[in-house]
Amino acid sequence: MPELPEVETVRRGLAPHLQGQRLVGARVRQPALRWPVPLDLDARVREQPILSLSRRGKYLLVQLATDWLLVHLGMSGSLRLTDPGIDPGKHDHVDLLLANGPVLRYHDPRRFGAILLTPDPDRHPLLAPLGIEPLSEAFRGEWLYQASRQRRTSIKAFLMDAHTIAGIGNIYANEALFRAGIHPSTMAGRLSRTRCERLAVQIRSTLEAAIAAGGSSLRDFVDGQGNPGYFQQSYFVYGRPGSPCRTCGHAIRIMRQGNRATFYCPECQKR
DNA sequence: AGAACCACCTGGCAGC
DNA sequence: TGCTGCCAGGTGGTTC
Repeated sequence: MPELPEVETVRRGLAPHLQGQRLVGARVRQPALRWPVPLDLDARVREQPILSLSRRGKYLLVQLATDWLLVHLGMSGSLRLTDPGIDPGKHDHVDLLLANGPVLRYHDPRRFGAILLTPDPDRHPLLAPLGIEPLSEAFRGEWLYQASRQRRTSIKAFLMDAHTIAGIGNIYANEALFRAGIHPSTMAGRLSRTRCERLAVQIRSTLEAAIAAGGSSLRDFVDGQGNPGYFQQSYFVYGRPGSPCRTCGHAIRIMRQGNRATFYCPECQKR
C-alpha cells in the first residue's frame, strides 16, 4: 500500500487535525510490529503537544516537544482518526489519544510497519542512511545521472533502493520507468544524461499525480480520514500483465527482479 | 558491488 | 465448502 504518495496523502490529511493538538496518552494492544513498540510509549507521549507532521521517504514524522514519533506503514499499515467510542478491530494495534477527543488509530494486519520514538530523527539509524527526496529541488536529471555512474545494478533496483532515493516502491518504480520509456533491466550506469533527465521528470510527475489523486487504493488503502485513493485507475503497467499497453496496445509483460514483480511494455520501454 | 534469498505476518484469491 | 499454495505496497540482514 504505502509508498511515498500514500504516506504524503496521510500526512496531508492528518496535519490540519493534529497540528496544535496535544496527546494525552497511548494504548498499545499489540507491540510486536517490525520492531517492538516502545514499552514507555504511553508515558513519553503523555501531555506532549504535536508541533508538526513531516515525512522522510516512507516514514511519517510527528514532532512532539521532547521526542519525535516515527511511523512506518510497512506493507499493510494505515493510520486514521476515529472516535474513541468505536471499538478497535483485530488489527488496530496502537491508539494515540488526543486531548480534544479523537484517537489516531494504527491498523496493520501484517505488522511490517513500525512506531518508534527518537529525540533526534536526523541521527536515527533508520532515517540517517536514507537517500535523496525525489520531490526535493535537488532531485534533477543531473543528480540522477551523477548518482548512477558506475552503478551496474538495474535501473529499477536502483530506483527502489531507499538509501539512494527515498520513497519509491514497486508501484511507482514500474510506473515511472514506463512513462520515461526505459526498460526496467537497463543498467543504471548506462543511462544517458537525456534519459536521466526524462526519468527524473517522470518520477516527479508520477509521484505528484498520485498525491493529487489521493494515493493508490490497493486493497484497502485509506487516507487519514478513511478515504480511498484513485491513482490505481491511472496505472499504465503495474498489475496489468497480459493487458494491452495504453499507449501502443502490445501486451504488458511481467518478470521477476529479485523477488519483486516487474511490469513493462516491451514496445514502449527500451534498454 | 550486486543478486538472490530469507525473515517478519496476515489475508485474499485461484485452483482443485 | 474447504483445503493448499501463491501472491502482495517494505526493508534490514545474510550469503554467495
